[in-house]
Amino acid sequence: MPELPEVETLRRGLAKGAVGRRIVQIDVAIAKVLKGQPESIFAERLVGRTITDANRRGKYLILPISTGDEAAYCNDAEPPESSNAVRPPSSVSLCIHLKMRGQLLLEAAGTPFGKYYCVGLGLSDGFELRYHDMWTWGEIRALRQDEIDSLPGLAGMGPEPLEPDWNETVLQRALVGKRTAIKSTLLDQRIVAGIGNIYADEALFLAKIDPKRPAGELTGAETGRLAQSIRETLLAAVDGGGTMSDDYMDTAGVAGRYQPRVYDRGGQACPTCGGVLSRIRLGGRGTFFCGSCQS
DNA sequence: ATAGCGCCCTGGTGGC
DNA sequence: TGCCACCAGGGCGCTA
Repeated sequence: MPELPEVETLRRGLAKGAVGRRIVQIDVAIAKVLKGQPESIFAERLVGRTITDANRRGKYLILPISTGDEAAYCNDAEPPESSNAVRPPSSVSLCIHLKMRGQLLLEAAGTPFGKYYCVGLGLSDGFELRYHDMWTWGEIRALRQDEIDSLPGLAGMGPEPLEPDWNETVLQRALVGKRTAIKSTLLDQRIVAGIGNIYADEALFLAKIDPKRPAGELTGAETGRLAQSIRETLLAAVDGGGTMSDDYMDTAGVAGRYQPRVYDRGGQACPTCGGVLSRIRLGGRGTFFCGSCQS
């Protein structure tokens, strides 16, 4: 369930609480979330190195890790001349996708482990970056740049909707000829990055568009409203630190404050017209909308 | 090419 | 009250 606003909130927490810290040790309690990466490689690429930045791409968190060469330079006045020629340092990043139930927390070492604790990174300031995942669907790995570039999800990922160059023209081009329902199309990360079930429903409600409409049949005016609504919705949710939900908290354990207008509100009153909000299944996903406002 | 489905997993829920 | 079948869902891989 963490979508762009939740992941962005986590990114900001990490920028404050993890960037600049050295990883002094790792602990892998549930190896499954390494998604096949050997624990030895995970450790080798992280321990003793520094988290140098906190980036987000769609719903991925990407934390660049120092090469480790700086330690050699500190200890030895004279680094080997040939080192550059032989092998440029391969850049590594900590790559995290929370999928449905992943959580990232920065907790003081010694804080009792949560029930779904999977992986912990001990940091040089005495805190631990802890990955929790009730369903173990998520993933946390230390990947080289070439490995990141070949991740299918990242390689084909569409544009970031909060970047200044994303607009209705870009969206319109991506929707041309699509006969899939617009709701399902918005969930396709190749069309726009970072939108999940909550914000797809929220943006379509704000734009007054029926989620079942074939994506390629939206009028120019509707696509314009949709692009605007996507940005407004995501910005409001980022501003609120993510959606209020039992399943989501930021790196400090604080819940989100954004309250969806229609998501998970089937049977309740439409905040615009007072009619009853509908709940249907669309492309296998629970979909909430107002049949009166969105037609 | 593309759409639809099953899979991964476990807590919560509704029915009996 | 207790048990159990069933449901939710992001992204990937397979099938038609």
